[in-house]
Amino acid sequence: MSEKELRKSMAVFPIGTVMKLTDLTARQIRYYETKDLVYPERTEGNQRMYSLNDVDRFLEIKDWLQAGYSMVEIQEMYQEEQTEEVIHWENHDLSDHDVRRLFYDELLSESRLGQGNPFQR
DNA sequence: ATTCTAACA
DNA sequence: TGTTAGTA
Repeated sequence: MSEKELRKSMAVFPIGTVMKLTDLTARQIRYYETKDLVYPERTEGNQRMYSLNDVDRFLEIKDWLQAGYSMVEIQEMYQEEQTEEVIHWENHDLSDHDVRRLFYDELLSESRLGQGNPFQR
């Protein structure tokens, strides 16, 4: 991972700052966390700390919501992302060639599903 | 002053 | 989702 990406994933702002940056209420910000849309870190005092990537994600969520998607649909979009990451980690010991093949198979099964994808509304 | 969890006239 | 109570 590049240094830029690392910085973007550093948890540095408290919920109050995220509220100002996203125009979301603290309630919504915490609610989306229960939907596994973000995983903020916690300080010793149990206070949530968000990263630049988290802020971006909240803004994205707002866009999907305004576009008419439901919470569950949005939840599923990111759920697939997470699944890919998990596969990536679990196969950390596999060769680059094997990983590429796994992704290729993934893409194939997706195109077979064709129209049924949540991104085409 | 801020944030957190839990709960609901 | 809002809001409020009692904390840390």
